Amino acid sequence: MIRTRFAPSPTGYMHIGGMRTALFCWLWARRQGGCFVLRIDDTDEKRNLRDALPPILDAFRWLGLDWDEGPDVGGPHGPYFQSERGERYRAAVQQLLESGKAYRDFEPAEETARQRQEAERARRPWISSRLSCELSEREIEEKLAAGEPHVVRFLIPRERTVQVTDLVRGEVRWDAALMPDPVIARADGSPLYNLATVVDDAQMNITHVIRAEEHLSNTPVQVLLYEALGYPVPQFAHLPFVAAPSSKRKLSKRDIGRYRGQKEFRKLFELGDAVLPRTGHDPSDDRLSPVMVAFYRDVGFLPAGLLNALVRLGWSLDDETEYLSLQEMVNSFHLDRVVKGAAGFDPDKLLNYQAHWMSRLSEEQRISGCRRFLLAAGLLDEDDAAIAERIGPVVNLLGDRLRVFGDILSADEFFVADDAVTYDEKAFQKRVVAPDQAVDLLRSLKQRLEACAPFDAPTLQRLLETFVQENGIRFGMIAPALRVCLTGRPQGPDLTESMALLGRDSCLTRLDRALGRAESIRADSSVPDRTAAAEGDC
RNA sequence: GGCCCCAUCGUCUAGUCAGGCCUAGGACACUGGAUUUUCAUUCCAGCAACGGGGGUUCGAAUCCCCCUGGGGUCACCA
Repeated sequence: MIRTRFAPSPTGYMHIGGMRTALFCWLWARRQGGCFVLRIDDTDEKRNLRDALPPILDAFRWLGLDWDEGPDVGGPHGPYFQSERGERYRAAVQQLLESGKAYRDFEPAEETARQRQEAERARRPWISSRLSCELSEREIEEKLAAGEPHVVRFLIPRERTVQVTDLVRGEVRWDAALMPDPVIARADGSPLYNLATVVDDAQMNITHVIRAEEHLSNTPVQVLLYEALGYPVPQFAHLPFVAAPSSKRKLSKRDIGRYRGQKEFRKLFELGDAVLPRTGHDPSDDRLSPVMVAFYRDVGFLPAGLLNALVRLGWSLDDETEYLSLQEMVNSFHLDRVVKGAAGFDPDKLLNYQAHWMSRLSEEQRISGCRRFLLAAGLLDEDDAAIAERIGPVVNLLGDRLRVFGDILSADEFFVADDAVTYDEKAFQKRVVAPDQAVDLLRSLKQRLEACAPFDAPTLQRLLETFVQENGIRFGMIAPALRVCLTGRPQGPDLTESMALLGRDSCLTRLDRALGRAESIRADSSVPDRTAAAEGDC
């Protein structure tokens, strides 16, 4: 029975790279009909678990990655919090001490650090002095009785060569003679990562340790620990890390500030800036940056879109398959096909996967997704049936323009009051204010609209065509201007469909308002800039 | 610096283990065109890569060596 685990430390956020690692662990377990364990590495974390853990579990739940054992669900190998497993680590340390595979090191930390620096300066590898190993049993007992502080170090068998057959990297070997004796228990007796991980993975019967590449250098120590404790050594698979766009550097929370200015990340940050503030979130919160899973949820991505992007970072099914549902991933995932090189996270490609999965949604699914965002932005009054019923038609009208659910907010002209339309200033100037005939044309068109019946798209379309013909103008002279007046925007979905949706009353009211606005602007500007007049060709 | 890992279009990748089917395939991005009376879609076309040098071989992206470049890690963090 295959068992994999993901062991996050509670940090209060779920990193996109960590999520990819978790996805691969999960897929491997599911693919093999095994178990996926979630374990919380909260050794020595002073953080508040109650605040720091939920965001991580939420990320898993949102993406639909369930766990067979771990927080909330328990399991036969618990507890699943390292902070509750202290006894087991103490027992392991005791066992190593008694079998002579570890020793108490009384050397002051400063002294050890000094030796390390000296070795570094002399450009030679540093290994432990092992001075404390010279101590007689009596001396040790005396020091213990005197309460002298000490750590416990694992005694590296220096004659060994450690070799592992990594499932993605193949054979990797290390010379143990070059390895310092790692501390496995602090002065206060608490365990360190390498020890705790080995004890947990072994006791939880983890068969495949799938983790990010940065752990590769921990592997030899851990292998030696497995052996010293008499545990079977699991299989290892070290995944290449997720790199920042167009780079080979690890995607990092610390670099968020720099990412903000990068062109590769621009679309994502723009999306965040457009959606997050309007739905009660703070876009400057690092926990809601494109490096974190929560960002994608709160901006309106689909789990399928993010998942698809993540799985293709370092893995491919064959030479052509790009789009995979979670079920298809489960059916076809294999560690054999994980690549070795770091993969740069590509926002453009992510957007493309997202668009693909969005297009496969049913109308109802799209509507309910958008409703959440309209509600969160306060644009939807559930009591106003007329507005509520408008969501469906708007969503349909928007079509492919709706890439993420948050995009619905950029069509807010269909949900705001007629006197709350905000205008794209540049477009308003260019299409309505600057052209000499624009205002007169619009005024004349308004009269036709008043009489237009029925007020539906085909009729409006004919009306516009006739209007254009009669006035001997081009479509581009009137359509863009009309659009700006009605929606405030320079472009958007089909104009007459939009008008029909808005309804006659709204159209007329908005037209009036815009016309009044244009006139007062023209009156204000003593030197009208005619050169800016549109050679409208829309 | 020590140790370890990695190296195909701008990006994600196929091809490498079992050398010839590779004048290196797909996708995203980009560019041009068609459709759409705007935008978005859709369709067609184009651009574009085996880091360098030595071997081995009839033949190398694929095997070997060296170099270069990039990265990770070196805690009483995880």
